[in-house]
Amino acid sequence: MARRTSGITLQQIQYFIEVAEEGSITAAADMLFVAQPTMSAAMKDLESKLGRSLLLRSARGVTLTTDGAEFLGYARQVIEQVALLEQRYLGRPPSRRLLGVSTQHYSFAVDAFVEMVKGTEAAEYEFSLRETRTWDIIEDVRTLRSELGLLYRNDFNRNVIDKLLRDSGLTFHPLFLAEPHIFISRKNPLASRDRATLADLADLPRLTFDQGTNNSFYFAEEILSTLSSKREIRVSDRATIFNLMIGLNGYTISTGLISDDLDPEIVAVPLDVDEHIEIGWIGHSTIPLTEQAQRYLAEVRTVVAGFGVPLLG
Amino acid sequence: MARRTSGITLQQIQYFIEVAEEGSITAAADMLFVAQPTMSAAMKDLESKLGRSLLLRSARGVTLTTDGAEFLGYARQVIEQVALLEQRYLGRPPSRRLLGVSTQHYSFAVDAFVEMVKGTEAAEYEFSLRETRTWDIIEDVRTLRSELGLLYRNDFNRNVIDKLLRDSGLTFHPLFLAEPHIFISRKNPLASRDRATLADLADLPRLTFDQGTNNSFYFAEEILSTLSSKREIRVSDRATIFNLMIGLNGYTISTGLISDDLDPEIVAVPLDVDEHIEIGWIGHSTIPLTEQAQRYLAEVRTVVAGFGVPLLG
DNA sequence: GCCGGGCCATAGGAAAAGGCTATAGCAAAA
DNA sequence: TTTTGCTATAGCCTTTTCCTATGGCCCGGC
Repeated sequence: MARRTSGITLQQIQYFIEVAEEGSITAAADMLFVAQPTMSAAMKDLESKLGRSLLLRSARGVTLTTDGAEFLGYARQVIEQVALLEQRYLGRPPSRRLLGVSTQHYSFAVDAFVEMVKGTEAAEYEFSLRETRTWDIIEDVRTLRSELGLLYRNDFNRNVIDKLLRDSGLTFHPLFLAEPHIFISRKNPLASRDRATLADLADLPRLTFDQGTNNSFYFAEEILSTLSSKREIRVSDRATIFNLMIGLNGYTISTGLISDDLDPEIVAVPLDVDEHIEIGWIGHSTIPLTEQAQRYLAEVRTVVAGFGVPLLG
Repeated sequence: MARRTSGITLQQIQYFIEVAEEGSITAAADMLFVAQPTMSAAMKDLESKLGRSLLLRSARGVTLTTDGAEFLGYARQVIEQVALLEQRYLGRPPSRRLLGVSTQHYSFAVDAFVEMVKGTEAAEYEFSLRETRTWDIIEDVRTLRSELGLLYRNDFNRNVIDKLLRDSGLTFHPLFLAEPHIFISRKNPLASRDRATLADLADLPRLTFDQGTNNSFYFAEEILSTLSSKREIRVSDRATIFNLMIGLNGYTISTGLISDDLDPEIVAVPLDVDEHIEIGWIGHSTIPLTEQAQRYLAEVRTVVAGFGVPLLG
């Protein structure tokens, strides 16, 4: 029988550590609730598999050989990793987490989330919705903190985002194309205009979402992030950005998708630029979506379709 | 039956990794030379032990669940540690290494080593003698590269050395007390003196053993390392230090133990200071010495007794 | 100097785990 | 619809693992 595995078992390693720490086969056997001959045999088997003597037997117990002391180090490393695994998976019940979503600051993502939760039958559940920085979205999905992420991609950040996703084993799935709009206060003179141009914005404070230490242009949530602006304000909260639109007469560039129940003081005006915003979701390439995630994406499509935006895919 | 161990086996973890990488139970079974139902059962058992579903079965193979993808990370960590252990212990024959010794630069340590090897019956053997820095001696013994180390301790470095040894699980065993001597060229005017004083040395180059990056006074091989000297030369080799005694008329402070077959141009002269040099060996507290190590220490005691130095312990 | 207790090793049998073959069930591709 | 290529189940056998009982050895106490 051709075996690839070494034949050393976790149990033997655990037994050995206990024996080494107790300095006694009998004591270790007692500690681990096995018979002494079992422990004795396990040690013998381990030594024979390694082809080395690990223990010096005497009438007062056992002591480590040089090889044994060295092996103990490696053994502890292995068990440490196993302990990590076990404390993560054993003992605690399977998580009730049905879905985690990380997203850029889009109100449609929230609206869809609300609908998805409303449609959930389960008596007990655990959902999470994290509106956060672009880099953290990718990180959340990569580490499975979230099952999917929502972000935009365009010609400018495409290469950077795609490489990052590829290296993380993630895939971008386009959802829809949005036309760039500016979000401004209803009181702003531009609010009554059909369209706005970049020139119109020159003297207004530009509001952008803070991207923390990964403050590259490529991670900006807003298109045209490389254009300079005389007044620049970074915030981290969607409510805050609305406050600043009103209080400071600021603007931000986004998808224009704005739901009725949002702050009535905020309006979206199409921006005259030759750019599109491609919104999509990211997830692990090899992991199929759970049903719950599929339901969420369906809600996203429904919500977005309600704005008359052309869906992709 | 109360079991402490989780019941997860290394084999299951290895199997799971293979399944995850192949995306197929059948393929993984083939790769590892087991029957497909065996692999199927192993995965089922693993999932039941973890209380979570790791794989999504379909007619085209399996894909990971979210839990499965996360578990894969932990699983890889465990196997990585096991691989380290196996490549260290499996496949290669038990070492023929009978004894490794790390020591400060003492000719008596070499003399005893020679005698010990001469007295060895084995047709094949592997010995090592490393004359090295103080810090490396402790490190060698701690990591079991050497079974024992030889170094000196006195009132000055005692606290530092003892703490370092304690933290490493090592114990210092005194061997003997030596009187400080200076080693100088036979041509040096001091060579004919009965005793020398520190004042006599003021204008001579002081030769000390280089301690590398751990260049603390506490690790110096020579006593009185805190006294300043106008000319200071650090070397790493015992032959070199002798060359410099002759060529540069330098001196170093050591035990005075100097064997006949050493360079006849070097002489030792007692130094008038109120200090002693306590030489001892260090080893792991919990690991008993091998016979070979005991033989070496016996030779050390014999060699040293030949100089009329009072033994300790 | 002999006995008792503590320790590790061995023996033999029982239980459990893990392996195999054969086959069923199922879903996608042809 | 049929075929193909998966995974799951059933039944059986082999191997491993664990148990109890016992033996031998060394050390310390009497």
